[in-house]
Amino acid sequence: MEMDERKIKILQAIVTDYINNGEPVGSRTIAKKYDLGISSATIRNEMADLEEMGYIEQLHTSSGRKPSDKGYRLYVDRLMQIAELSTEEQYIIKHHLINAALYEVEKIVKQATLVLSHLTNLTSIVKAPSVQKSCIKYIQLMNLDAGSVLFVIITDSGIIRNNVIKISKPINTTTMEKLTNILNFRLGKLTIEQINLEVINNLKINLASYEEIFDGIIPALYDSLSGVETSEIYIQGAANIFNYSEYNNIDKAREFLILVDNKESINSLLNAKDITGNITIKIGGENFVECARECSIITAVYSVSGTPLGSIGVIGPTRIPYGKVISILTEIVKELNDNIAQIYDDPR
Amino acid sequence: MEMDERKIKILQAIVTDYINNGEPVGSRTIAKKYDLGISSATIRNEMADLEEMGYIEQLHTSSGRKPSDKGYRLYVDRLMQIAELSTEEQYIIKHHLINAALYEVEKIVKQATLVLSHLTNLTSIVKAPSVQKSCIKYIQLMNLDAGSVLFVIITDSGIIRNNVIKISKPINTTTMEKLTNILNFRLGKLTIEQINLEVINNLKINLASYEEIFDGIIPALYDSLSGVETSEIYIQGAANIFNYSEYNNIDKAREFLILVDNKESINSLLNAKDITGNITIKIGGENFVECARECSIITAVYSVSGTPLGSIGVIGPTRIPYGKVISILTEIVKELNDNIAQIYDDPR
DNA sequence: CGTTAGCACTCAAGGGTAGGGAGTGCTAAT
DNA sequence: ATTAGCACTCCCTACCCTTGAGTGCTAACG
Repeated sequence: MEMDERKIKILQAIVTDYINNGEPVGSRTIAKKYDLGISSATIRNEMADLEEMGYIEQLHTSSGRKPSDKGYRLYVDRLMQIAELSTEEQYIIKHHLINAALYEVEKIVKQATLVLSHLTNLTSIVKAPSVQKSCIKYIQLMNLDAGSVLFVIITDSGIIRNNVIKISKPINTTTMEKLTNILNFRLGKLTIEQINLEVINNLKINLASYEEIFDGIIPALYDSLSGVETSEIYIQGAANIFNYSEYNNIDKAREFLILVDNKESINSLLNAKDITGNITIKIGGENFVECARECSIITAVYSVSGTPLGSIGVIGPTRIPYGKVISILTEIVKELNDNIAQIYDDPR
Repeated sequence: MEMDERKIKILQAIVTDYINNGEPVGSRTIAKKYDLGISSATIRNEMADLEEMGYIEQLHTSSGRKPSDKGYRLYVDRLMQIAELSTEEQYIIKHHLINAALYEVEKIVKQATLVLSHLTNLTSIVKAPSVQKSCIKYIQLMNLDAGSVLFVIITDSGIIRNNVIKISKPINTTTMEKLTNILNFRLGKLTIEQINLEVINNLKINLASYEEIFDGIIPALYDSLSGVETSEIYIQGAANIFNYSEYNNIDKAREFLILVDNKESINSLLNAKDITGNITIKIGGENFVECARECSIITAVYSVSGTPLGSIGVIGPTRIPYGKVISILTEIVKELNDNIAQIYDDPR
């Protein structure tokens, strides 16, 4: 069986209607509301075909049809129109992201999550910039007081992390500067996850003359580096799921909220390694996390000067208003990238 | 009317039973399950009295009784027994908090939130250490590259914050050191929220000879300081609310989840300024946030060397197993305080 | 031959009713 | 003062029935 123009139009009508109303749509509804110039009986025949082809499905014999994952996929790939943003939406995005605390990537990212969830009426999920995969750009050691040293790492993606390292014996300033230099020389350009015990032990060779100091500080430094967080997951607007009637069922709602409570699941759902700037859409069963089989997830990667930093997106039922959400997400990521780039004066 | 011993016992039975089962409890149930040596008819009479006194209430004429806020309050203040922790629970608390990334207060606090929600089967809420109210202990300025300066603030409560400040004109190392010294001298011991435009302008007097540099760096510095985040709110285990049958109602569940989604509400609920170490319990209507009128909130303040850092607690229905939760929370806060103190080598 | 009107059929959802059960308050007996 | 007994209240569930939306099939139509 083939998809002719007319079947496409009917499918489009079904998807559109179902996204808007959340109720299975029947042949008569389509005949009346969408001006296809054919009768409901004809539409019925076509719908039977569409069902046979797997694009739509029925809950029970006498219900209307709703799109299947395959139907949504076709819609998303070929039929959907990207919505234009209203000037108000554009304003909100710009305004709220710029107003986020200056000079803090993570703050801006969190703010973006808030705006995204608010504008889409969905649950937004985001992976904060990952430190693990960033390259070390600059390391600084500083004496804090007799017993502790402040250790600052700045990555090429502009993330700053600091840790306080305990030492048993004070280190004088000159030595500290030397140490800082050596660390920068040896560890610069490496990603944090590349720094393992071997690398650290190699350091020891350079530091032969400072063995004592080395022994005091390096183990703590290693602990400190390997302890640098795996990137954080933020979630906002979980309660938005209640905007969708299919989640008025308590079991469904519980399942969704448990999923969203579980940072590990969300993390693996966000692991779509797609090209920066592109939007990734996972519909229903395309998600490999069991509890997310009835959800769609739309994500994008945000980045600075081409280096991906993390992902941001939304999760909701499969009947997400894709076109709308995509345009909002696109704009937010664009604004996010711009803001982050500004912080680090990234030329673009 | 007076509360005699027998009324107290009946009330205790009602509260205990309702906390365990979540269903209104009738006179016969009490007569059978709790060995009070009186008949259901007598209990019925006493219950009518207890209701008149406002300790218990009825949903409808032929339902059993459940405790009112006032009833819970009496229970919490006078009747409840603090549960002993199982060795397993103690192990989990110790183990998971120690395993949190070393040297990061916020990480440990987050981990505590996770453990708390897991052990209590409730939604845990936490206010991360507040930077605003911390005193500045140490400030450091460092040249990053030609156009930017790294600005590190360390507070007496051990929180570290850093920001990158953009400058139009490079500052040489000697000047930088002088600036650092002056900043430490003038801003040390102030809390971050005390640093306003006036204080900053006073700085200018000390820096008369560096006017040009001052103009380049100070406004950004001020932005940076005033932009230092208001303390963060973390929430974990929102889906736990579904463990309580009274939230099997979709509207109740929605209301709760919207409340928990809203960081501002949670923040104001956490604002119980109680003595460090003590547990604060707010029952139902004792909460001033409208949506939390049917919830109880149990919180504690965690601190380092006597300085309160933030609050941690749980939110749930009024029929929280108070005794259990209090002992878990107490232990977690104790462990949390110890861990934080260790990080900063606080003598205790 | 595709399209359409008509019709019988299916099924979920909603309303009404009856019965069961848990619990109460009251009364009278202990 | 306590308790047994009883009538009463009210919720909950199951059941039935009706309604309505939607389908598939068939036969007629252009």
